[in-house]
Amino acid sequence: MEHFGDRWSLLILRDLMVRGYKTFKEFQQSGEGIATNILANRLQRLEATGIIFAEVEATDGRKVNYRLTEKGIDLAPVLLDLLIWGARHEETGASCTLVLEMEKNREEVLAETRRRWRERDSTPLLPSFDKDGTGRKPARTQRIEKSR
Amino acid sequence: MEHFGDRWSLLILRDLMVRGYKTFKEFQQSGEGIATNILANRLQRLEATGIIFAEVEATDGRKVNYRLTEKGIDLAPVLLDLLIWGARHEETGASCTLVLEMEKNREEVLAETRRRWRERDSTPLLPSFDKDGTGRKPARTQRIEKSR
DNA sequence: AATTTTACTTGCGAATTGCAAGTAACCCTT
DNA sequence: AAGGGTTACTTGCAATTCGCAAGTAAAATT
Repeated sequence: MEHFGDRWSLLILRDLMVRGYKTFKEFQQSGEGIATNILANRLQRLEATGIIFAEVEATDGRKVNYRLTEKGIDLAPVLLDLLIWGARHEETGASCTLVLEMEKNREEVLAETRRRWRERDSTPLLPSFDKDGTGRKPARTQRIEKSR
Repeated sequence: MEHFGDRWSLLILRDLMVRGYKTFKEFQQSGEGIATNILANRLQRLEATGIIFAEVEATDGRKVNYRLTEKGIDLAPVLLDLLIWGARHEETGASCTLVLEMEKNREEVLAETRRRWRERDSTPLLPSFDKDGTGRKPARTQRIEKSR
Protein backbone atom coordinates (compact mmCIF):
# COMPACT_ATOMS: atom_id res chain seq x y z
CA MET A 1 0.00 0.00 0.00
CA GLU A 2 2.92 2.31 0.69
CA HIS A 3 3.95 1.97 -2.96
CA PHE A 4 1.13 4.30 -3.99
CA GLY A 5 1.59 6.82 -1.22
CA ASP A 6 2.78 9.61 -3.44
CA ARG A 7 1.39 11.94 -5.99
CA TRP A 8 2.65 10.26 -9.12
CA SER A 9 2.82 6.46 -8.84
CA LEU A 10 -0.91 5.95 -9.24
CA LEU A 11 -1.04 8.34 -12.17
CA ILE A 12 1.79 6.51 -13.89
CA LEU A 13 -0.02 3.21 -13.40
CA ARG A 14 -3.19 4.73 -14.81
CA ASP A 15 -1.31 5.99 -17.86
CA LEU A 16 0.22 2.56 -18.25
CA MET A 17 -3.07 0.70 -17.92
CA VAL A 18 -5.79 2.98 -19.17
CA ARG A 19 -4.04 5.16 -21.67
CA GLY A 20 -1.56 2.95 -23.49
CA TYR A 21 1.60 4.75 -22.47
CA LYS A 22 4.89 2.91 -22.43
CA THR A 23 7.82 5.32 -22.74
CA PHE A 24 9.44 7.91 -20.52
CA LYS A 25 8.48 10.66 -22.93
CA GLU A 26 4.82 9.66 -23.02
CA PHE A 27 4.56 9.74 -19.24
CA GLN A 28 6.40 13.03 -19.13
CA GLN A 29 4.04 14.70 -21.58
CA SER A 30 1.03 13.20 -19.86
CA GLY A 31 -0.68 16.48 -19.11
CA GLU A 32 -0.13 16.82 -15.40
CA GLY A 33 3.52 17.73 -15.89
CA ILE A 34 5.71 15.47 -13.81
CA ALA A 35 9.34 16.53 -13.40
CA THR A 36 11.79 14.26 -15.16
CA ASN A 37 13.81 13.45 -12.05
CA ILE A 38 10.68 12.44 -10.17
CA LEU A 39 9.43 10.40 -13.10
CA ALA A 40 12.75 8.54 -13.31
CA ASN A 41 12.63 7.93 -9.57
CA ARG A 42 9.05 6.64 -9.58
CA LEU A 43 9.67 4.33 -12.51
CA GLN A 44 12.67 2.93 -10.63
CA ARG A 45 10.59 2.40 -7.52
CA LEU A 46 7.76 0.72 -9.38
CA GLU A 47 10.32 -1.52 -11.02
CA ALA A 48 12.04 -2.24 -7.69
CA THR A 49 8.74 -3.38 -6.18
CA GLY A 50 8.10 -5.66 -9.15
CA ILE A 51 5.06 -3.86 -10.51
CA ILE A 52 6.61 -2.84 -13.82
CA PHE A 53 9.73 -3.76 -15.73
CA ALA A 54 11.78 -1.96 -18.35
CA GLU A 55 12.83 -3.34 -21.69
CA VAL A 56 14.74 -1.60 -24.44
CA GLU A 57 12.85 -1.51 -27.69
CA ALA A 58 14.39 -3.88 -30.21
CA THR A 59 14.07 -1.55 -33.20
CA ASP A 60 15.26 1.61 -31.40
CA GLY A 61 17.96 1.42 -28.74
CA ARG A 62 17.00 4.78 -27.27
CA LYS A 63 13.49 3.84 -26.28
CA VAL A 64 12.73 2.02 -23.08
CA ASN A 65 9.29 0.44 -22.86
CA TYR A 66 7.84 0.14 -19.41
CA ARG A 67 5.44 -2.74 -19.01
CA LEU A 68 3.35 -4.29 -16.28
CA THR A 69 4.48 -7.47 -14.59
CA GLU A 70 1.91 -10.03 -13.43
CA LYS A 71 1.93 -8.28 -10.09
CA GLY A 72 1.24 -5.03 -11.88
CA ILE A 73 -1.48 -6.55 -14.03
CA ASP A 74 -3.16 -7.73 -10.83
CA LEU A 75 -3.69 -4.07 -9.96
CA ALA A 76 -6.18 -3.80 -12.81
CA PRO A 77 -9.22 -4.24 -10.51
CA VAL A 78 -8.02 -1.41 -8.29
CA LEU A 79 -7.52 0.95 -11.19
CA LEU A 80 -10.83 -0.01 -12.76
CA ASP A 81 -12.67 0.63 -9.49
CA LEU A 82 -10.92 3.97 -9.15
CA LEU A 83 -11.97 4.84 -12.68
CA ILE A 84 -15.56 3.90 -11.90
CA TRP A 85 -15.50 5.90 -8.67
CA GLY A 86 -14.08 8.90 -10.46
CA ALA A 87 -16.66 8.67 -13.22
CA ARG A 88 -19.44 8.60 -10.64
CA HIS A 89 -18.23 11.26 -8.24
CA GLU A 90 -15.87 13.57 -10.08
CA GLU A 91 -16.15 15.26 -13.44
CA THR A 92 -13.76 13.35 -15.65
CA GLY A 93 -14.61 15.23 -18.81
CA ALA A 94 -15.95 12.67 -21.22
CA SER A 95 -16.20 8.89 -21.02
CA CYS A 96 -18.22 8.78 -17.81
CA THR A 97 -20.98 6.81 -19.44
CA LEU A 98 -18.49 4.42 -21.00
CA VAL A 99 -16.78 3.78 -17.68
CA LEU A 100 -20.10 3.21 -15.97
CA GLU A 101 -20.95 0.76 -18.74
CA MET A 102 -17.77 -1.07 -17.86
CA GLU A 103 -18.98 -1.48 -14.33
CA LYS A 104 -21.75 -3.78 -15.54
CA ASN A 105 -19.23 -5.90 -17.37
CA ARG A 106 -16.56 -5.74 -14.71
CA GLU A 107 -15.33 -9.31 -15.06
CA GLU A 108 -15.26 -9.24 -18.84
CA VAL A 109 -13.42 -5.92 -18.93
CA LEU A 110 -10.88 -7.19 -16.42
CA ALA A 111 -10.31 -10.43 -18.30
CA GLU A 112 -9.84 -8.52 -21.53
CA THR A 113 -7.47 -6.06 -19.87
CA ARG A 114 -5.38 -8.83 -18.41
CA ARG A 115 -5.30 -10.67 -21.71
CA ARG A 116 -4.17 -7.59 -23.58
CA TRP A 117 -1.42 -6.81 -21.11
CA ARG A 118 -0.11 -10.32 -21.16
CA GLU A 119 0.26 -10.23 -24.92
CA ARG A 120 1.67 -6.69 -24.75
CA ASP A 121 -1.16 -5.03 -26.61
CA SER A 122 -1.23 -1.56 -25.10
CA THR A 123 -4.25 -0.14 -26.86
CA PRO A 124 -5.83 2.50 -24.60
CA LEU A 125 -8.69 1.22 -22.50
CA LEU A 126 -10.61 4.46 -22.94
CA PRO A 127 -11.18 6.15 -26.31
CA SER A 128 -10.77 9.64 -24.85
CA PHE A 129 -7.12 8.81 -24.37
CA ASP A 130 -6.66 7.80 -27.99
CA LYS A 131 -5.93 11.26 -29.27
CA ASP A 132 -3.60 10.42 -32.11
CA GLY A 133 -6.41 10.16 -34.61
CA THR A 134 -5.60 6.68 -35.83
CA GLY A 135 -9.15 5.73 -35.02
CA ARG A 136 -8.23 2.47 -33.37
CA LYS A 137 -11.04 0.99 -31.42
CA PRO A 138 -10.64 1.29 -27.69
CA ALA A 139 -10.66 -2.26 -26.41
CA ARG A 140 -13.80 -3.58 -28.07
CA THR A 141 -15.82 -2.79 -25.00
CA GLN A 142 -19.07 -2.61 -26.93
CA ARG A 143 -18.35 -5.97 -28.48
CA ILE A 144 -17.71 -7.44 -25.07
CA GLU A 145 -21.02 -6.18 -23.84
CA LYS A 146 -22.98 -7.85 -26.60
CA SER A 147 -21.14 -11.13 -26.36
CA ARG A 148 -22.46 -12.02 -22.92
CA MET B 1 -7.58 10.54 -8.14
CA GLU B 2 -5.44 13.36 -6.86
CA HIS B 3 -7.16 13.02 -3.48
CA PHE B 4 -5.13 9.91 -2.74
CA GLY B 5 -1.84 11.21 -4.04
CA ASP B 6 -0.12 11.36 -0.69
CA ARG B 7 1.26 9.02 1.87
CA TRP B 8 -1.56 9.17 4.40
CA SER B 9 -4.99 9.64 2.83
CA LEU B 10 -5.27 6.04 1.66
CA LEU B 11 -4.10 4.75 5.04
CA ILE B 12 -6.67 6.87 6.83
CA LEU B 13 -9.39 5.52 4.58
CA ARG B 14 -8.22 1.99 5.22
CA ASP B 15 -8.31 2.58 8.98
CA LEU B 16 -11.76 4.04 8.59
CA MET B 17 -13.10 1.20 6.48
CA VAL B 18 -11.19 -1.91 7.44
CA ARG B 19 -10.22 -1.29 11.01
CA GLY B 20 -13.13 0.46 12.65
CA TYR B 21 -11.38 3.69 13.52
CA LYS B 22 -13.38 6.86 13.96
CA THR B 23 -11.53 9.36 16.15
CA PHE B 24 -8.45 11.53 15.75
CA LYS B 25 -6.69 9.66 18.52
CA GLU B 26 -7.31 6.26 16.94
CA PHE B 27 -5.86 7.36 13.62
CA GLN B 28 -2.92 8.96 15.39
CA GLN B 29 -2.04 5.77 17.28
CA SER B 30 -2.56 3.67 14.17
CA GLY B 31 0.89 2.14 14.14
CA GLU B 32 2.53 3.98 11.28
CA GLY B 33 2.84 7.16 13.31
CA ILE B 34 1.30 10.05 11.46
CA ALA B 35 2.12 13.52 12.76
CA THR B 36 -0.84 15.31 14.31
CA ASN B 37 -0.63 18.34 12.05
CA ILE B 38 -0.61 16.16 8.95
CA LEU B 39 -3.48 14.06 10.27
CA ALA B 40 -5.55 17.16 10.93
CA ASN B 41 -4.75 18.43 7.45
CA ARG B 42 -5.66 15.16 5.72
CA LEU B 43 -8.92 14.82 7.63
CA GLN B 44 -9.78 18.35 6.54
CA ARG B 45 -8.96 17.55 2.94
CA LEU B 46 -10.97 14.34 2.92
CA GLU B 47 -13.86 16.26 4.41
CA ALA B 48 -13.46 19.09 1.90
CA THR B 49 -13.70 16.60 -0.98
CA GLY B 50 -16.83 15.08 0.51
CA ILE B 51 -15.39 11.65 1.28
CA ILE B 52 -15.78 11.86 5.05
CA PHE B 53 -17.60 14.12 7.46
CA ALA B 54 -17.05 15.00 11.10
CA GLU B 55 -19.63 14.84 13.83
CA VAL B 56 -19.19 15.55 17.51
CA GLU B 57 -20.11 12.61 19.68
CA ALA B 58 -23.36 13.22 21.55
CA THR B 59 -22.21 11.71 24.85
CA ASP B 60 -18.75 13.34 24.88
CA GLY B 61 -18.24 16.81 23.47
CA ARG B 62 -14.51 16.30 23.09
CA LYS B 63 -14.69 13.45 20.66
CA VAL B 64 -15.14 13.97 16.95
CA ASN B 65 -16.21 10.93 14.99
CA TYR B 66 -15.11 10.84 11.38
CA ARG B 67 -17.45 8.89 9.15
CA LEU B 68 -17.71 8.00 5.49
CA THR B 69 -20.15 9.83 3.26
CA GLU B 70 -21.90 7.97 0.45
CA LYS B 71 -19.07 9.11 -1.80
CA GLY B 72 -16.63 7.65 0.68
CA ILE B 73 -18.57 4.42 1.02
CA ASP B 74 -18.38 4.08 -2.75
CA LEU B 75 -14.62 3.72 -2.36
CA ALA B 76 -15.14 0.35 -0.68
CA PRO B 77 -14.46 -1.63 -3.88
CA VAL B 78 -11.15 0.17 -4.38
CA LEU B 79 -10.02 -0.53 -0.84
CA LEU B 80 -11.16 -4.13 -0.98
CA ASP B 81 -9.27 -4.69 -4.23
CA LEU B 82 -6.19 -3.11 -2.72
CA LEU B 83 -6.52 -5.39 0.28
CA ILE B 84 -6.80 -8.40 -1.99
CA TRP B 85 -3.82 -7.30 -4.04
CA GLY B 86 -1.77 -6.76 -0.91
CA ALA B 87 -2.73 -10.14 0.48
CA ARG B 88 -1.65 -11.78 -2.74
CA HIS B 89 1.57 -9.94 -3.45
CA GLU B 90 2.87 -8.53 -0.17
CA GLU B 91 3.26 -10.05 3.22
CA THR B 92 0.47 -8.55 5.30
CA GLY B 93 1.22 -10.58 8.40
CA ALA B 94 -1.91 -12.54 9.11
CA SER B 95 -5.33 -12.51 7.47
CA CYS B 96 -4.09 -13.25 3.95
CA THR B 97 -6.26 -16.31 3.67
CA LEU B 98 -9.26 -14.42 5.04
CA VAL B 99 -8.84 -11.61 2.54
CA LEU B 100 -8.48 -14.06 -0.31
CA GLU B 101 -11.65 -15.74 0.91
CA MET B 102 -13.33 -12.36 0.59
CA GLU B 103 -12.38 -12.22 -3.04
CA LYS B 104 -14.68 -15.12 -3.79
CA ASN B 105 -17.54 -13.33 -2.06
CA ARG B 106 -16.68 -9.91 -3.36
CA GLU B 107 -20.23 -8.71 -3.91
CA GLU B 108 -21.49 -10.02 -0.59
CA VAL B 109 -18.60 -8.49 1.31
CA LEU B 110 -19.14 -5.16 -0.41
CA ALA B 111 -22.86 -5.19 0.25
CA GLU B 112 -22.25 -5.99 3.89
CA THR B 113 -19.60 -3.28 4.17
CA ARG B 114 -21.88 -0.69 2.63
CA ARG B 115 -24.77 -1.73 4.86
CA ARG B 116 -22.66 -1.48 7.97
CA TRP B 117 -21.31 1.94 7.06
CA ARG B 118 -24.74 3.26 6.29
CA GLU B 119 -26.02 2.25 9.70
CA ARG B 120 -22.82 3.44 11.36
CA ASP B 121 -21.69 0.06 12.58
CA SER B 122 -17.91 0.37 12.55
CA THR B 123 -16.92 -3.13 13.55
CA PRO B 124 -13.54 -3.90 12.00
CA LEU B 125 -13.74 -5.76 8.72
CA LEU B 126 -10.68 -7.84 9.55
CA PRO B 127 -10.21 -9.64 12.88
CA SER B 128 -6.49 -8.91 12.98
CA PHE B 129 -7.40 -5.31 13.54
CA ASP B 130 -9.67 -6.09 16.47
CA LYS B 131 -6.98 -6.00 19.09
CA ASP B 132 -8.98 -4.73 22.02
CA GLY B 133 -9.89 -8.21 23.19
CA THR B 134 -13.63 -7.68 23.23
CA GLY B 135 -13.91 -10.69 20.99
CA ARG B 136 -16.42 -9.14 18.68
CA LYS B 137 -16.84 -11.04 15.49
CA PRO B 138 -15.22 -9.38 12.49
CA ALA B 139 -18.03 -8.77 10.04
CA ARG B 140 -19.59 -12.23 9.95
CA THR B 141 -17.64 -13.09 6.85
CA GLN B 142 -17.93 -16.79 7.44
CA ARG B 143 -21.66 -16.48 7.77
CA ILE B 144 -21.83 -14.59 4.51
CA GLU B 145 -19.94 -17.30 2.77
CA LYS B 146 -22.30 -20.01 3.90
CA SER B 147 -25.43 -18.06 3.08
CA ARG B 148 -24.88 -18.14 -0.68
C1' DA C 1 -10.82 23.61 41.47
C1' DA C 2 -7.45 20.86 39.53
C1' DT C 3 -6.15 17.30 36.44
C1' DT C 4 -6.87 14.66 32.37
C1' DT C 5 -8.46 13.74 27.80
C1' DT C 6 -9.27 14.98 23.07
C1' DA C 7 -8.53 17.54 19.09
C1' DC C 8 -6.25 20.16 17.24
C1' DT C 9 -2.18 24.55 16.15
C1' DT C 10 2.40 26.55 15.83
C1' DG C 11 7.34 26.90 14.96
C1' DC C 12 11.30 25.14 13.07
C1' DG C 13 14.72 21.91 11.09
C1' DA C 14 14.79 18.06 7.74
C1' DA C 15 13.36 15.73 3.84
C1' DT C 16 11.06 15.82 -0.56
C1' DT C 17 9.76 18.02 -4.75
C1' DG C 18 9.92 20.98 -8.87
C1' DC C 19 12.50 23.48 -12.31
C1' DA C 20 16.18 24.35 -15.43
C1' DA C 21 20.01 22.82 -17.35
C1' DG C 22 23.21 19.27 -18.61
C1' DT C 23 24.81 14.53 -20.27
C1' DA C 24 25.17 10.17 -22.69
C1' DA C 25 23.71 6.85 -25.83
C1' DC C 26 21.45 6.07 -29.99
C1' DC C 27 19.30 7.07 -34.55
C1' DC C 28 18.78 9.62 -38.92
C1' DT C 29 20.16 12.56 -42.62
C1' DT C 30 23.33 14.23 -45.76
C1' DA D 1 31.20 9.75 -41.29
C1' DA D 2 29.85 14.04 -39.24
C1' DG D 3 26.33 16.90 -37.52
C1' DG D 4 21.94 17.33 -35.61
C1' DG D 5 17.99 15.51 -33.39
C1' DT D 6 15.76 12.27 -30.12
C1' DT D 7 15.31 9.66 -25.88
C1' DA D 8 16.21 8.75 -21.22
C1' DC D 9 17.85 10.07 -17.90
C1' DT D 10 21.14 13.04 -13.98
C1' DT D 11 22.56 17.16 -11.39
C1' DG D 12 22.20 21.43 -8.71
C1' DC D 13 19.49 24.53 -6.36
C1' DA D 14 15.30 26.89 -4.77
C1' DA D 15 10.65 26.11 -3.04
C1' DT D 16 7.41 23.39 -0.95
C1' DT D 17 6.01 19.93 2.19
C1' DC D 18 6.72 16.97 6.16
C1' DG D 19 7.82 15.44 10.79
C1' DC D 20 8.73 16.37 15.46
C1' DA D 21 8.11 18.72 19.79
C1' DA D 22 5.68 21.73 22.16
C1' DG D 23 1.64 24.47 23.05
C1' DT D 24 -3.50 25.65 23.29
C1' DA D 25 -8.48 25.29 24.02
C1' DA D 26 -12.60 23.06 25.19
C1' DA D 27 -14.84 19.41 27.42
C1' DA D 28 -14.85 15.69 30.79
C1' DT D 29 -13.24 13.49 35.09
C1' DT D 30 -11.67 13.50 39.84
